Amino acid sequence: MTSTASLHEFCARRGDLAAPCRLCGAREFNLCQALDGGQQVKLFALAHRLQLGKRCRLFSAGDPVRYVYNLTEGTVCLSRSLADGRRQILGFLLPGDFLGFEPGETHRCDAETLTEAKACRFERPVFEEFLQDNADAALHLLRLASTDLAQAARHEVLLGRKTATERIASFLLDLRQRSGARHLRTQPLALPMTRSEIADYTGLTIETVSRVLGRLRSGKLIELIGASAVRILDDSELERLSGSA
Amino acid sequence: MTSTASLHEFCARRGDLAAPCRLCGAREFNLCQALDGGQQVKLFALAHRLQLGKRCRLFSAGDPVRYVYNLTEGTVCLSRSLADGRRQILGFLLPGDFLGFEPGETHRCDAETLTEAKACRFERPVFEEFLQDNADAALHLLRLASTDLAQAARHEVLLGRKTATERIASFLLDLRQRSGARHLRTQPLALPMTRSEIADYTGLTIETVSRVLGRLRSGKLIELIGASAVRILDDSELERLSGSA
DNA sequence: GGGACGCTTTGAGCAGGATCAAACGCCCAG
DNA sequence: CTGGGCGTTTGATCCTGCTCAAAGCGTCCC
Repeated sequence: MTSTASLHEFCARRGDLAAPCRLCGAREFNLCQALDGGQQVKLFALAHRLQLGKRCRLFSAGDPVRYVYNLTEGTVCLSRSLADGRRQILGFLLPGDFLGFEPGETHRCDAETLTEAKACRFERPVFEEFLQDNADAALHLLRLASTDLAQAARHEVLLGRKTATERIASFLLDLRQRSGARHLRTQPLALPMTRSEIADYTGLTIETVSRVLGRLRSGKLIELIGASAVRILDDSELERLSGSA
Repeated sequence: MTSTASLHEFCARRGDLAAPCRLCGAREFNLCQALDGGQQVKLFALAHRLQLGKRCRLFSAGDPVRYVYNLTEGTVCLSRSLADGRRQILGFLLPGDFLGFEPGETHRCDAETLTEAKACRFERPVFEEFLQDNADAALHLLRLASTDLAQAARHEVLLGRKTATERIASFLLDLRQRSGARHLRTQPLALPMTRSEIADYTGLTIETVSRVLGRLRSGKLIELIGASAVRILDDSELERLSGSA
């Protein structure tokens, strides 16, 4: 990975080896945030920096679990499929999110980049050993996991109890909120996922997704910029339509 | 709490204070499993043993987060509701399950016992302090959280992509599997939740739940024993109908 | 043991979103 | 610049599961 090499060189030149993660775009949100300088150096030594293209598979359901990943740049899509091909997208991961930490020895879902992306990859056993020696890091990761769990709960409400319009409104507001929290551009808001992926996230069909977006557009609640960006024009009305929560 | 007192007395009489959790019905599945004797004693000293009646609220959405709980006996229902009353049940917790570990300062969901239940309750800051000193425990809790996350993922697939029949079949098989793993009776399998709660778990209505159960009964896949127990008669067919995964 | 309430079951009609089908338009390659 | 292909939009029809309604039944309390 040329980028790893150049990043490392850059660190060395600046005499910044004590905290290489300082150069990381996601350092504010990452695990690293909870580590002191010495721990960061140790963790960085265990990391393999990945540079990934668009539509690149990180792992698939059934694969043995070898690594855990910390996404630092780009968007990743996590999904699970039934035998007949029906797919449920579990979430769209943004910089700072963790993935791959699963119970058991095989992955139960698929992970694929939507955009070009960067991630720190760790061998799972090595990573767990690190956690065993760094209770702070383990506790921080536990907090990240509980945030993921809360996010999953909101998603379950969306899938189980919301109408099509509420689902799309919630999806847009949630994506904007999470993007904003990572200092990504929110106006216009990038939609790196296809309509099919929005459908598989919201439990709808592409036709319904398209129709609802069309209705929100004609209602002047949003403005569609091509197919892969959106400008939210009426926050409070969209919030109201989302069913909140 | 009379039961707390009597349990403690019982420990003392047997000279078993070194590992009081040995008497706990859920010791095999609990956090305690990952602790050595000394850690168990320390943790037990932090615990407040709760004895709860049926239909007893542990906490509600909006409450400040004060405690975390480790369920040791009984069934607890976790749910989230929208402003207009629509409810999504997130899960039915069984002995050994953790609850209450949420990000932020207020609970985002409701927790209520379905049956009489027992739990160990910990003050959250005290518990976090314990984790900080016991990386093993923190790591174990992280594994529990990742199991919850995997369970949530299965639930998202159920809610987003399965038909009514598949949802009910999946619900029954999942409940049986999880009950079995806790050494609870699985044949017949107790259903401590009402039809309304099954509906709010599966994202259906009570009428649809009742109709699907009726169809499974007439198809001789299950036998209903009153309204709150079921005997699974044809495993493999039910498995097939569940859409698996 | 009897009564009443609440949960569950069953039925009839309806509707939101799915399916099937076709046109549109953006983006990229040649 | 132009053609092709894929992703998206729009339209017509269908069907699964919801809503409204009422009867059945278990259980719990008196």
